[in-house]
Amino acid sequence: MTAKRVLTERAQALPALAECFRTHGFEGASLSLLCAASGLGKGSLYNFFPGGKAEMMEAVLAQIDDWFAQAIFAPLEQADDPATAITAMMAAVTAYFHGGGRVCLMGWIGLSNARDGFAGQVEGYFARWIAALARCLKSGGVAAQSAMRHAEDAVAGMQGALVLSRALGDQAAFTRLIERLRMALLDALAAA
Amino acid sequence: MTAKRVLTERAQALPALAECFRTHGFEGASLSLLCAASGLGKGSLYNFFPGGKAEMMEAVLAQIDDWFAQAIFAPLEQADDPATAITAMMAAVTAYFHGGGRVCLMGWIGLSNARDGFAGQVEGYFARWIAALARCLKSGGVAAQSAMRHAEDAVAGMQGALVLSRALGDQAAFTRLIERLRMALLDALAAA
DNA sequence: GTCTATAAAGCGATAGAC
DNA sequence: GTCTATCGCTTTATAGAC
Repeated sequence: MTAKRVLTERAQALPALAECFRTHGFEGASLSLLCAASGLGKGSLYNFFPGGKAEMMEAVLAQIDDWFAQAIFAPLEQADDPATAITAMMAAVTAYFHGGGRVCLMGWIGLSNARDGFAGQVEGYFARWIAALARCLKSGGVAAQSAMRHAEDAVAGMQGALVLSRALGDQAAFTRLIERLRMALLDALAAA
Repeated sequence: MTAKRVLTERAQALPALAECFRTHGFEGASLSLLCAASGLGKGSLYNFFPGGKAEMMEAVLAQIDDWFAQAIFAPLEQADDPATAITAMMAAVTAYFHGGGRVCLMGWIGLSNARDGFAGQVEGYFARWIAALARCLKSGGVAAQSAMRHAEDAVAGMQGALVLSRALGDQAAFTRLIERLRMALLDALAAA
């Protein structure tokens, strides 16, 4: 018999920690909450993350970036059919953010003071997203400058949709906004 | 001689408290920070705000709502020239948010857990903004449904511009996004 | 690798002197 | 109305038993 619970890799604890950070924010997620969310004691958490909360958040953001890289960014960059790729992106984003019910940790951290400690990760995430989307539009014949504008508008628009739908307590607003962002991108492709 | 400092109205402390909340968030703004920001001792703060931090935030949000009502919402609702009113709104918004260097407290609180305590104020703020903008567009001849869509897109887009420009550490992105939002609204008016 | 116990610091909030 | 001192609690982080 091994101990009660053995996690050979700290990565197994990351999803629960991520959800705790998403729910309470960086300052609001206390170690007690993070312990409760992950089912681990403080000793175990510090064994995996000697740097404490900051190292946990760093690892969480890294995993989020990895997930987006494979599920969102790569398909955009390698798209055969740009229009289909954009529709797939919006569907994936809607699923990931639970239709507006889940916060974007990257965007949230960017607003906060804790931003300074994770600025590189946050900036890289959004820069890659915009670049991947712009590349997809260009592959569909959209002029470089126009593609960059539309990509920037769309990524900002998705963040705005998350903020607004949560503020209004209205997830249907998220769906409406995302659908109109999708149409705007498809229109840009159609006009090219 | 009176005491060192006498504030006959608690409203005089609100701007400093607001800036402290904007910088550190609700959880992050400790009483020590709020004291330092306002130049008041804890005793004085509790004299003005017996309900503590929550009452301070409530008063701050109420003052923000008042400011927007007179500086942003009312001009939109009473506009003679919708296009001019929209351009004025974007200029006022850019000034208020320091060109992307200042966070929107309403949007931020909406993302956080503290939202539950201020949901009414946050929801009211955004609902009034969207309604005022839609009304302005309608007064310019835009169809009701289209006006509502464009208003929703624009308010979400402004929040997205704040999130994205902070995340990228690039205030120029805010300026670009706001300008394109302005053009989209003017186009909607021109098409009507 | 897991846990509990503990330390030191900071938190929100209150009491009371002036 | 202002301040300082203080309460009780929670926080992050560490130490050590198992």
